[in-house]
Amino acid sequence: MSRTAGSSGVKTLETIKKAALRLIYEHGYDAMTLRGLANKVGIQQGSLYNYFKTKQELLFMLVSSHMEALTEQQEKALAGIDDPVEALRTFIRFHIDYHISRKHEVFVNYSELRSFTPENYKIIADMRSQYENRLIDIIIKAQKAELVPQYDAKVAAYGILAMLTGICQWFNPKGRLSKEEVITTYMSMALSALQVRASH
Amino acid sequence: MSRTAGSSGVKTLETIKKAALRLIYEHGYDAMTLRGLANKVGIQQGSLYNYFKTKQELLFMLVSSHMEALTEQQEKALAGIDDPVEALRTFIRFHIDYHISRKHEVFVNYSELRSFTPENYKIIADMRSQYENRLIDIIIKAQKAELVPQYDAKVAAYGILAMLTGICQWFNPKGRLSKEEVITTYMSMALSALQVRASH
Amino acid sequence: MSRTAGSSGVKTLETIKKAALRLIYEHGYDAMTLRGLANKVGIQQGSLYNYFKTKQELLFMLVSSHMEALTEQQEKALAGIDDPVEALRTFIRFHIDYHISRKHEVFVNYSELRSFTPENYKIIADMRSQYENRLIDIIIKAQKAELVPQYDAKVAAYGILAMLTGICQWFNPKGRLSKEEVITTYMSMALSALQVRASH
Amino acid sequence: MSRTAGSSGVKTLETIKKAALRLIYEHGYDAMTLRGLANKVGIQQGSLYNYFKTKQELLFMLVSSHMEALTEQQEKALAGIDDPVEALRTFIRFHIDYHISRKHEVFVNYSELRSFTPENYKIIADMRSQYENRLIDIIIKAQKAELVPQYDAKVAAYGILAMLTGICQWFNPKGRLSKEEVITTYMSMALSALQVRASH
DNA sequence: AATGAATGAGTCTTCATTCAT
DNA sequence: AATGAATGAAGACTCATTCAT
Repeated sequence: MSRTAGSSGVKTLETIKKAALRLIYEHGYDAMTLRGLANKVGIQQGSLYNYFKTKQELLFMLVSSHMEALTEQQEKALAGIDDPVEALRTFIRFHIDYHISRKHEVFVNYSELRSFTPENYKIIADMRSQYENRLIDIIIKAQKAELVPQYDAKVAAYGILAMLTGICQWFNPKGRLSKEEVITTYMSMALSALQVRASH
Repeated sequence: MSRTAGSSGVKTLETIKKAALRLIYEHGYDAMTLRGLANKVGIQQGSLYNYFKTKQELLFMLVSSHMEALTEQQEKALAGIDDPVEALRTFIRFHIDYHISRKHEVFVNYSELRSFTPENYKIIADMRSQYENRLIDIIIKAQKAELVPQYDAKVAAYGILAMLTGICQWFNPKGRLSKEEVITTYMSMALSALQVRASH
Repeated sequence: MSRTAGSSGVKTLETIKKAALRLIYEHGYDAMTLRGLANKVGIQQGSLYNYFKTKQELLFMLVSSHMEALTEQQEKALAGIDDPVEALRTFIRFHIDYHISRKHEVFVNYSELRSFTPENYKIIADMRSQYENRLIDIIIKAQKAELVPQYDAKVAAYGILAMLTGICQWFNPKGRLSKEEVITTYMSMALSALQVRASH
Repeated sequence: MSRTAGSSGVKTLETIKKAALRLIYEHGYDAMTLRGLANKVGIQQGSLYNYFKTKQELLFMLVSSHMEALTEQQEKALAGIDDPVEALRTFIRFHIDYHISRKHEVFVNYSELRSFTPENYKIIADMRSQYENRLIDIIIKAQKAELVPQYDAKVAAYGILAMLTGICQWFNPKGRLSKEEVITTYMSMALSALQVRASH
């Protein structure tokens, strides 16, 4: 990739982030080299350090900004929905949709936790818990309303999340199934798995 | 760890494999160093090369032998079972049980595909497909027997597999829930997700 | 050797080349270590890789740049000389002179062909052929003018070249014989060997 | 190459020597590995040490036994020849013949002097001097008999030796010229170079 | 005479990071 | 904001050599 002369810092930062996401997605954090990144961005290795202080900070930047966006969008999607089953439907649709559209971010997010500094790990893990807790809370609410049985809400939530997130690993937008078809199928599977009462 | 004097090659190989699995589990393939491995095993770095030719070959050895064992055990578990729902139950129980008991192998298996040589990748991917196809076949059989609805069998199988395999990421044998409790919960979730007819 | 602060890349490269020539001359390409080279140059081992990508490339750089200089100087020396015997005299004098003054380059050039990559080998071999062909052509011209007998020109040329180049192996500028004395002796031997007609 | 079961030590030693010569010829002493040698011989690396104590000793063994054979054959060839010109002719023919028939030995002999221990180097250098001195002596004798001019005998001898030995580098027994043709051509060149009086 | 597992030092090479310009 | 030359530590891998069996 050629260097965009006179590119502003902000633009370069965006290029770096996107390139880094792709490279980590392809090779993993450890196997991604800053030389390779600089190369892809079209600048010299040293110049990267105008944008982050260490490779670790770059990773943290990528993952935390993804987690922030994720949580924020989640808030927005669920805002004002009171009915637990409606909330469940919304969560499921949102989760699949969002994860399918950011393959790289999601992958990096899930597979590189190991690479974090303990401090950074804690921050990211907390952000993730916050996101997951939203689902757990919805399930508990549904249980209180006797719309689903009394299984362990946390364990059930983990099951649903694993199932939905797993889509990223095989879904191909140009493949046999459209995003909507996948959402329909998984919506049904997830609600069934949770044993949502038929009335809904 | 101290050196086991007079250890035979076979024994050393086993030690190496176990140590490697743990190290890859903890740090990832790239971040695992052969120095660290040799250290853990209690031999010199160079001695490792009596057991594999490259780090890549070590990885392949670990993953392929796990996949072989997995498929073999799967065969054994499902042998002679004709009823599709019975087969489903057996598969689910087997999958959870096996995966929960080999945390390290499973993790390495699922997270280091990226690190393979193209040729090795293909071999491993084929082995995995073979394993997954067993579940897909069972679902199709169940559909033919009208024991479950006519959704996309492959997509459904992927959903179930992701859900079940995800257990490895949080399950702790000394934690709040026993393995049997987890199996019970997930058995219920999985069968519900697949909408197995009530008669069973 | 201490590090030359602020040394520019070009200067460092020259230092590297000179040091490498000497080390290869002394120990051979294989036995020369990049650690040793870095040490002699006064930089870190890794810094060498700002100047070449592999040890092999370093060798190629040294040998090919020597061959280029050699051929260029040869052209210059022989330019405008028509008389074959005059050309012979010029070639002989030039060859001895040039080879005696670059002991290291010559040695590396002749003794490390084995160490080349097949591709690099071909390039270098071609350059050498080009140089040798100049002598063969002169001899053929002399034969056409009946100034020397009709022996095999190529074989004769090889004989002369071996004889002249061999000087490098024992000549010592501070020794018993001066460069001019050696040139005189070998000029006579070479012309006699070729049986150049007395009239000249 | 397969292992000859029950092979006697002597036979194995010969196999080792031959294989080593070839490997050093192809890759050089430094680049020849004992692993590669063991492989070619068809035994394990450790077994080599039943035949020599160090790699250096192996090299010395090869070169010194070649030098011994060379000198011995030289003695035999020149025995009883009084006439200096006849001796010259005999030496030249012998040298070319012997060197052409032992390409590998000669190459190793000439190109690996650098790799010797100082002590071993001295021994080998002395052996070589002894061989060369025979030629120098013949030339001096010829000068005393006024059969050749009064140039520097040593320098002349070095020139002749370089010329003759150089044949090894390009001669191909299956090539355009037969060994006898080469001998004829070089005989003429060498005698001319030395300016042997026409009367012979 | 041969094996195979081990050693320990060493090889080339790559990496994240720094800093004067 | 960018360069390019440098660092120093670490990486995978290889080597000659040893030795119990």
